[in-house]
Amino acid sequence: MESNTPIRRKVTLTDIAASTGVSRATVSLVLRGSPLVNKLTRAKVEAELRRQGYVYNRAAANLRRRTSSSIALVLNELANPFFAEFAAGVDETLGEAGFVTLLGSTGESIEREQAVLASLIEHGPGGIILSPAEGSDAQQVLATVGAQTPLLLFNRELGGSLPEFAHWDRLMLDNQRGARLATEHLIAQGHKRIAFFGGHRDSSSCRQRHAGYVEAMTAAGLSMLPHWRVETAPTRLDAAHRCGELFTHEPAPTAAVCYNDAVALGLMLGLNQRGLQPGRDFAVTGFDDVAEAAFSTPALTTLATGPRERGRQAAQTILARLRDPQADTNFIVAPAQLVVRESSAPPRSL
Amino acid sequence: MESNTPIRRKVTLTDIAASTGVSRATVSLVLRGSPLVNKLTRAKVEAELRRQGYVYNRAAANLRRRTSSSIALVLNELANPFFAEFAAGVDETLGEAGFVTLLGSTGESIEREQAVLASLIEHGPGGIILSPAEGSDAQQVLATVGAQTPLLLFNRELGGSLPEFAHWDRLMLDNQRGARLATEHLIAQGHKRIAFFGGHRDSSSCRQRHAGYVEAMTAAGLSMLPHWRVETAPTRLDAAHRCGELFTHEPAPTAAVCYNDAVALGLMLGLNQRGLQPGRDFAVTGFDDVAEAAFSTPALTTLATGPRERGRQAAQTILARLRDPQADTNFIVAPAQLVVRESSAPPRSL
DNA sequence: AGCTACATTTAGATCGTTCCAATCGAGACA
DNA sequence: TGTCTCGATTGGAACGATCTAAATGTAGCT
Repeated sequence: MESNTPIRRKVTLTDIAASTGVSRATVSLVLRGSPLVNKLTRAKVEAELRRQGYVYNRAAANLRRRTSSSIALVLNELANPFFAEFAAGVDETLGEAGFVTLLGSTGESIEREQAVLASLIEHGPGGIILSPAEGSDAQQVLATVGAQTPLLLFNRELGGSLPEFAHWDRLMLDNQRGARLATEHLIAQGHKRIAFFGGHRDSSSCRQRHAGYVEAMTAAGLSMLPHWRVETAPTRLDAAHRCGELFTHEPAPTAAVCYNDAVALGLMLGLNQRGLQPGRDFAVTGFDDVAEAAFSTPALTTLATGPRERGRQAAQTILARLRDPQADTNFIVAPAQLVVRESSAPPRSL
Repeated sequence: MESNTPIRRKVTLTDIAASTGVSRATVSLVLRGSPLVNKLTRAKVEAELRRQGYVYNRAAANLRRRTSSSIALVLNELANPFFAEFAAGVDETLGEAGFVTLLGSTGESIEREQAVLASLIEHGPGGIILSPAEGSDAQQVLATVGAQTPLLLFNRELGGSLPEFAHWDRLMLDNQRGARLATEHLIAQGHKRIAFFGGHRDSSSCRQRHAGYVEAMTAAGLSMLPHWRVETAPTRLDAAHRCGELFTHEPAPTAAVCYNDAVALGLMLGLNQRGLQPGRDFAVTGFDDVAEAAFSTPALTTLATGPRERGRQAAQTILARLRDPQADTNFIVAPAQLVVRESSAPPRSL
């Protein structure tokens, strides 16, 4: 039987129409489950669709209907578990809505971000979810994606200013409040000499978290010494190396609010190497609640941001934007939730 | 100026043709950098393209040319750092080749896998990279993706048998050899009573790793006791819980080859809780070399599989397949490299 | 029979691009 | 002048779907 030959050209709607003796239009109606078509015709056509192994060509349909069934997801660092979780959440929700995720990873490079955006936009996504690379600029992004395609900014703000007509939605984490909560928690535990450890000053999220720390310290009337602010790469390794800098001058801190979990885990490593037991001799908090945080020794007090849930939220927001392009722009600030574990015990002296 | 109005309908090749006074065909030639067009016309058209902010509609082009510029990437668990790295590698290489990644995450559910594949295939990807969900079946996958679209199987084999005409490429990890290396390493360290810890018997990768362990043990003339084989969920938590089962009977093992890093880290946690210091009182090896392995205490001896590099390799393989659909099917087994760290010290008694 | 109402079907244009074959203009050559 | 090349350009069909407006057939009613 020729019909069983495994290798054959793609079967189209026209093929089905021809072999059932109805018009292309009718087959199209069947495909879309229209109530207009007669029961018998529908059955006949559907049988033929199955028999020939027809697969719908969504690209052709989208062309004609001038619609899109995809959303671009552009991430500065997919390999980071936080973003991987986020991506999983995005894809989950988009999938449920019948959309497909166009992935792009920029590796924190502005040039690659431009290239990736330019390439993705040619595939005509209905919208874009962008977690920009550090230092990415609003004007540039606008120039390559244009003003037609809705964009949702995640996690970071763009540099430069945006023309007022480009109303982009934003979904940010409440970095400042999160760091404030952590600091307040340490203060409540009885700590008075609290450091802010890790991260780079030119990262917007680091600045926000530091601001939250300052806010809490100031409100509690506590002072902050210069050597209590240590900058590091946001990695475990660099954090471990720089641990010593906290103890170069007197008085040494008894606790540290860390930029994120990676840094916090690195700091705990460094403390161990100096003979200090984190969670007993020195309190530590992180940010992100990565999977590891619950399993480290001691378990890490940190701020949960629910990356998967944020992904779902991002997807829902951009889908809502597609439904109503004229609606007011969203500016969502997702709260970070303090998860208290063992690494943030009261100071030794108490 | 109307031309500066930010919101306007998409500008097409026809618009450019109209306002430069050349035909659509010529504009198309310019877009594709054909040497046929005159220098002056090219310059004129290119200027107009920029002026109107034209963006290429790749979907329309693909429709006409009957080509594709996307590859579907379907992963059983995107949130797992191993697969996130893999995805980053895939996307990197595909991007360089001008392809776009269609992402699909199945969350280890066969039903979702079917749905995701069905949805992605409608977008007409040139090929599919699939890391199947546990228990996924060849016949079913074939039924939904058809025989036209090349498929590359990654990481796991499919259940059931495949009709001979569907020649799918495969990229697998050398699980057996990896586990054998780890076991041999422990034996060389002087261990004689070595357990195989973690994983489920119905996972193909677990079976392969166990086989490698058995191979090394048998070759060394070492015997294996039943209670030295403990099954767990492939998670840290379950591994930590089940640690005790290794010590229910005499003689207890002095070392364990673990299914993967998560399990190994969990086992180390469990050992600590029993007052045994991993790397001194008991040797442990993992599999995967997750970021954390290098930083745990003690640092974990494990097998590096280079997920990012595997991603690049998978992308290259499927791209090669697109170029030559008739070429022999690839069956690549990527080696796993033993990374010796502190967790695999010689036994206490030596 | 003539008319309307209703359910079902359909021809043909269309989306934005590419491909093919044909055309055009200008210079070369006999 | 007429024919031939050759470089540059182009009209129109095509890709696989959808949409619109119109056609078709059947039945009911007067």
